[in-house]
Amino acid sequence: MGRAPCCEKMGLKKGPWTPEEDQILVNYIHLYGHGNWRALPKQAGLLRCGKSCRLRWTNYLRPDIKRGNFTSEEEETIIELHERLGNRWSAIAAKLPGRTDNEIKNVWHTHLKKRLKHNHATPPPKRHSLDASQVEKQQNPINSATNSRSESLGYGPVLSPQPSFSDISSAATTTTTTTTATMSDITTPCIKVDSPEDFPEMDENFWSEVLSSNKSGAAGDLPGAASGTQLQFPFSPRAVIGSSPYSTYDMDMEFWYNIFTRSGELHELSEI
DNA sequence: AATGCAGGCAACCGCCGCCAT
DNA sequence: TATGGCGGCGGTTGCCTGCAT
Repeated sequence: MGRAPCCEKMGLKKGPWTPEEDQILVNYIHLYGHGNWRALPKQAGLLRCGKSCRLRWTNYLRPDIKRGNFTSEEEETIIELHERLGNRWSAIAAKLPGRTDNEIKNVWHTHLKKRLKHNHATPPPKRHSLDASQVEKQQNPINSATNSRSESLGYGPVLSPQPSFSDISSAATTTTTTTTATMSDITTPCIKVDSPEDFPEMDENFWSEVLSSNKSGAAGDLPGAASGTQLQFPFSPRAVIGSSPYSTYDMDMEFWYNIFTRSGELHELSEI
């Protein structure tokens, strides 16, 4: 019968994703979800096929992704599960919260396979065996190791040390002005900063405190900013806290600057 | 300092299974 | 029941980076 191609080949971009494309995809999914991957890129304004978007989201941008090196416990779990399940990477990934099948597959091929091969030459190490419930419960601390690749992709160095919300508030008071978003002619009020360098750094504390000052989530007053100034979040801060890709993902000032100054575009998107 | 090489990893490709029609 | 669309999965590729020479 002949299978239809997964996507239109004409004019669709391939290869590494840019920070701008990531922003568009993340923002769109936070606003509208991903009910239909095929239709998503067109609606979001991305020149990518749906499959590529899905892969980028599930393997890299999803909020619950755990970045960083695998712990020895995780590696042992993978080896154990691989013995039982074979190359069923998605099944193995399901037992390792925050890890993707692609990541596990890569780790297997680059590290574990070699290690096992080496170990077979010498007496095999005693491995603890985990039953399903133990595996399910396994929760490894987020490894905050810097992802050097992300830096090369333009996300910049990890933000550290990071100031408290109050630091940011005062920074916002002094460096921001109340204005109308400028990227397109929209009327959503938002914080404007003149350059990425002026944009205050923020950490998880920042979002927590924003949330506590505004439970509604979609937009919030920024304490310390000029009276009446409203910060239009690109997406719900609730989605950002804790498990955000950006808490472990190496975002720099420019990234956040772009996110915030794009809020105008998102306002328009919401009217699609 | 320049070049070559190997390893790591993000992304692509093609197949499969499920589901709606 | 047959067909086609879609999402998911596993295998593979090729680019990028770091290290050795």
